[in-house]
Amino acid sequence: MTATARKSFHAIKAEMARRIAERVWAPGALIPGEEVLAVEFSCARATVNRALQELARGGVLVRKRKAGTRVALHPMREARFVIPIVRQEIENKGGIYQFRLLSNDVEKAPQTVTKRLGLGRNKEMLHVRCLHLSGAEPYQYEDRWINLDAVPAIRNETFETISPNEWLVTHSPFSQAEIVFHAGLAGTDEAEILKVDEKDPVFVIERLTFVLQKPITFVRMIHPGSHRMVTQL
Amino acid sequence: MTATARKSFHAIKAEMARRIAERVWAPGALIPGEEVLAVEFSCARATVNRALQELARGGVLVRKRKAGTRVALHPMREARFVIPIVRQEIENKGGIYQFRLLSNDVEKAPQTVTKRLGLGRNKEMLHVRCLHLSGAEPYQYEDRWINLDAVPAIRNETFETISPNEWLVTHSPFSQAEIVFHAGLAGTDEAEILKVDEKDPVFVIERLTFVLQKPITFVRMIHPGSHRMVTQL
DNA sequence: ACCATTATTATGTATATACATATTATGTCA
DNA sequence: TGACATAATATGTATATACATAATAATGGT
Repeated sequence: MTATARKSFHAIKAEMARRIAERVWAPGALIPGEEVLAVEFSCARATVNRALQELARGGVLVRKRKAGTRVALHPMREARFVIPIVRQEIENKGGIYQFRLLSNDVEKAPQTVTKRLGLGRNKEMLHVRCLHLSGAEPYQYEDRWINLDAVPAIRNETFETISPNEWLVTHSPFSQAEIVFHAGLAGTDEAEILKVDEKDPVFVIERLTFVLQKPITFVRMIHPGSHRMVTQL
Repeated sequence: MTATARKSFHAIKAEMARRIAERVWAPGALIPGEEVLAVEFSCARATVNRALQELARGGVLVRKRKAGTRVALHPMREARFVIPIVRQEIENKGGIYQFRLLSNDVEKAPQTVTKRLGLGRNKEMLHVRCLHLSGAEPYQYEDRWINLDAVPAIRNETFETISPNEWLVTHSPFSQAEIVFHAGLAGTDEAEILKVDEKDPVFVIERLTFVLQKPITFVRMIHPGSHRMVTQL
């Protein structure tokens, strides 16, 4: 086959990815400049540029202005996980989504929460706990603290038909977020809620969200140990 | 300040992100077409296009050809985790990296491994186990199976100075991969190796890699329960 | 009404050109 | 030699233009 392939930055990107994967361009090596590649692929420099930029975003290339482009030495490839709404996640897996509200009160937030959100201690926040089920099986236990200053309107919501997650998604988008994954053990209450044994492993996702530096919510989402997060790249 | 900001697709992207975050453009709403925005920001359509495309890649916008661009209703925002080489991960956290080879043998791989790699059962594979430490603290236990057909050269490697991970990174890049995160409990041997108690929680990352459909390696990377994977978005 | 064909439209991509910017290499003067 | 200004260079971005493509809307014939 001809090396030129045809054109379209997709094809060019794929060809360059192949060269990297097959070590035609070895790790650490300087690859030809955009102009040269443009001639080789017989396309415009802008087209090569787009392909190169996307590969650089993916972490397989490293670019520096005058220095040129080289193959990443330590391909710190990024894994992308889409974090969908639980309901969608369950429905995509073919389950029937249900959720159960466990509690919904205004309380003083514990310091573990206020500290991470950058709020003063003894802050009154809305504390909502609920359980998401796939059919009759507990799927995720959601333990959420909401900054009422940021979304005062949520105070009047009963969460009888909509989960706090979805309420927030449709009423208060966020601009920044921090997500943490870790493994833990089910505590007494968590075990009971998730219908697993105490001291069973649980998969915990914590998420902090902000709009323009302003803290919105802190949520711990706890899955039974059987839960798996999968991604392809 | 003027709504036009200046130009540069970065500024335009930021301004559009602000409008989405502040609900000037509500979820589900159709936003103006590229031409209109180009006039508004007094720039070329291509510039608006780039900003819009990046926002769409980030999941906050949904674009469809003739239908136009609308704010994502369910912002299935993607979390990006960079999966660095363990050594870098430890050194970035200020630790001193060490690794210890635990075993290195050619064995029949268990079906759990061969099945996931799409190999026939009773396949002889290279089985390497090692421990990565931060200072004196066990950080990650790596249990790896390698397809000798794909990388025969690895048979002669002793892994005395280089870990199998780094060997593979520098000698055999991959084109596809599947990554799984989940929570588990430490088994007897894992507990001993990681210096945690049996039945303590562990954070498990499994990775399967392929080059052009050809299976390369299956690896289980097991961290003590205290491990946290963090990302910002 | 119904279906197939055609026009319309918004986004997607390619191109040539121009200038901006970061970084390295070079040259000059003290 | 060393500090500093200057040139050279590869990537970064903006622009106008053109055409491609997908999806919808409009059209027309049976």
